[in-house]
Amino acid sequence: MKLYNTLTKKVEEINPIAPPAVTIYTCGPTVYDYPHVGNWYTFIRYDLLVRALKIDGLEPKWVMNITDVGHLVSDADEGEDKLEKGARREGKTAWDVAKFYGDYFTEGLKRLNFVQPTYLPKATEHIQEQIDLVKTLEEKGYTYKIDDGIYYDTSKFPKYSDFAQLDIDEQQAGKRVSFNEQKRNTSDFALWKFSPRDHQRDMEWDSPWGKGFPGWHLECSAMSRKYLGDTIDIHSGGIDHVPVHHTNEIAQSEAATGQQFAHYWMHTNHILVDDEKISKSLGNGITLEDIENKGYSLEAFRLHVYESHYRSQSKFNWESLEAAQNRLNDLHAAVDLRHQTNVNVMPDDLDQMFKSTREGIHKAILDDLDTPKALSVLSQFVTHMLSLTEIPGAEGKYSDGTLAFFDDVFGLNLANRPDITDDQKQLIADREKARSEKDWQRADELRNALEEQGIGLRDTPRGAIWYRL
RNA sequence: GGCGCGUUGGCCGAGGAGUUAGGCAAAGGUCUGCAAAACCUUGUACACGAGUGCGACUCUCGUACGCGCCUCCA
Repeated sequence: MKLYNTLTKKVEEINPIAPPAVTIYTCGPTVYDYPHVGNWYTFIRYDLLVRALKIDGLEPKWVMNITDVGHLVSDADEGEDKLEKGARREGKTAWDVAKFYGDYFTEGLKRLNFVQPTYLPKATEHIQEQIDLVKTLEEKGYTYKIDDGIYYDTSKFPKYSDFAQLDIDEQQAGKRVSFNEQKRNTSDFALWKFSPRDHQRDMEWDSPWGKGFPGWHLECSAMSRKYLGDTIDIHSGGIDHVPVHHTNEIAQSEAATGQQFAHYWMHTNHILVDDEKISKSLGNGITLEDIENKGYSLEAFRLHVYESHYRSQSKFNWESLEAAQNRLNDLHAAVDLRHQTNVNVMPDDLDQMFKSTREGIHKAILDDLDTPKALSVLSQFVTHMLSLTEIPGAEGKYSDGTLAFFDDVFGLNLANRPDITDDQKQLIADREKARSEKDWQRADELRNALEEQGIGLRDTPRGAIWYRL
């Protein structure tokens, strides 16, 4: 498959180091609060990447970390740890906060029907690996100590600014970020932070340099190495990570191992809500609960994510989610035809249509995850199916694996949608009988009864076709 | 202040120099016992100005507006 590689700025064919295995590391959430739709947007896109690699015949080994310590509120390497801040807000310990939101996140992966990552390592459970990595960097002469921690000397890593094409000096011109005056270079970052002298942190560990906690870039380097080795195939993350977090990861990992850290870098663009970036201060952090409370399904949300390309900045609003929900309902109606038994004639040309649909989607997804194109193909399929008045009896042509393929790609749970109950089928049969006897009152009663159960009917020349309301 | 990106019909959103993206919504129509659903049709979209092309919404330059990054961020 092809993917845009931030490293080379080109769309490239993915060639794993040891096919069919392909290793993927994804920068996961910092678990100090509820994730918002923007967070889920990006994670769904990494899930899609894994799905795409699978349908391309590869066997993904996917690591997504859970950051449960170490992110400071600002990157000035000062200030409060997010976990500690969240804990103070909620009157809990940082450990409680991490546990609560960590569990919430992994539960969310299930609710959104994610492919289960091979590993979901937590930063707090890999402190030793992180300390070891700092030791290695220390031995190789990349570190120095100042009063608040051990720092990475970016001037020792000549390629530092290459990845993000940073112009460090230029960037300094207008920015006003305070930083520790003892730092040798403004781009230097903390590997190990010392605990403050005046109070005890909820989360702190002993280390060769003193009690403290790991810097926030360290965990990704340490854990990707542990689970996936010195060089990984694909590293994914939000576009905002390019200039700082990923740049620092590369600096740490490549300095420590002497090997290239990742061959392919996938970055997802952000979504805007009300034409603005999502942030806490704007109060536009919509959650999964908000979506469900408004009557939309999480599958509709997933479909909505696919409606734009991962590399373009896209918009989220309720109207477009409504559109996705309607689109999903049509898709469900088309898929539910597999259970309809009122007629049993199947046009022969459907085989070809199913095949070309699968091929069209396959091609689009493997072409840099072109989901808008894939959905376009899928919609043509839906229109075709819904325009049929002669539909497959029972499993019909749907048993050819098309629905399973859709699920493999999109994760929308189409193949396992249940049939209606026997009682409901009887109601439909009774109504058909009433209609044939021109007992319209009886027919309408039965139709209303079905509607109350969430079943709608389309009367076609060949009989009634049901759909879920 | 520095760097970069974008501006597509009511909304979302692809695309690419000359051929319908797609979806949602809307209007008209077909079908129907009535509905509903479905299907069909329709809308003269490409911010503005100039330039280069036989031809530009698609390339170039400029203008306006918006956005992102440079600060934690998905």
